[in-house]
Amino acid sequence: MKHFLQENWIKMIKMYNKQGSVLRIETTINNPRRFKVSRRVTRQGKQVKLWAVLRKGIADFRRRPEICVAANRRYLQALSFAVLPVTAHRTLDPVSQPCLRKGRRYRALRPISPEDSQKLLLLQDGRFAIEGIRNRDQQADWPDPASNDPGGKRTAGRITRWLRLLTAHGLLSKIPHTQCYRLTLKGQSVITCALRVRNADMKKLVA
DNA sequence: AGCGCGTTTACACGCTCCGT
DNA sequence: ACGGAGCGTGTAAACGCGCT
Repeated sequence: MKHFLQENWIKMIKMYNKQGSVLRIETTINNPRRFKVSRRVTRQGKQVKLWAVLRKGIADFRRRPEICVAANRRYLQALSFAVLPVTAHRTLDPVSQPCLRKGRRYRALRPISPEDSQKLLLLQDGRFAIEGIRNRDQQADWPDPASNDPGGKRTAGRITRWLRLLTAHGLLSKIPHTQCYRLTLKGQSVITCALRVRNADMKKLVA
């Protein structure tokens, strides 16, 4: 299985041998420019340390395994939630209440409603383990695009509000100095539980 | 380094629901 | 019927990332 984020991808490989099977996760970076490295650069004649674009040569070679290992870890973490031991109501009840963050009120989530669960499931895509969740990466698959929206601004606004709502509930965390969000452990477990409850409901309906 | 434009924020407005 | 709370949406403006 392979998840693409533009030129970069994360790949899951299952290897078989006589003892059993081994799962290997692999991250491939073809376009390093999408990542950052902390290094000294010259700005207006002065040496300053900042998060600069990752270069293609060997200069930033040390940073590459760090990025790949972090991506692999996030991906494995997401996989591990497929067998959550806790009961669903313990996970879903807290986020099904409105919450307050920085003096602002945020509505309750409805993780098992068709509207919210569809949007939550978008976040489970393995490609977001590579470098996080961006507004623009959500737009193509967004289930509720605004009508008469030539620049896509209204849809982007809807997605922003959705991401902010999830951040307020602790399902996402914003990566500082970027327009990227990352799924938290709480977010992983809420999505997994929501999916499990929804599938159980579907089975009941079919039965 | 500068600039374009995507993203975020703040505000106003309308709709729905609920209690009185 | 009325008012308030809660929520979602559109829009303009500010912000700042990222492309050249």
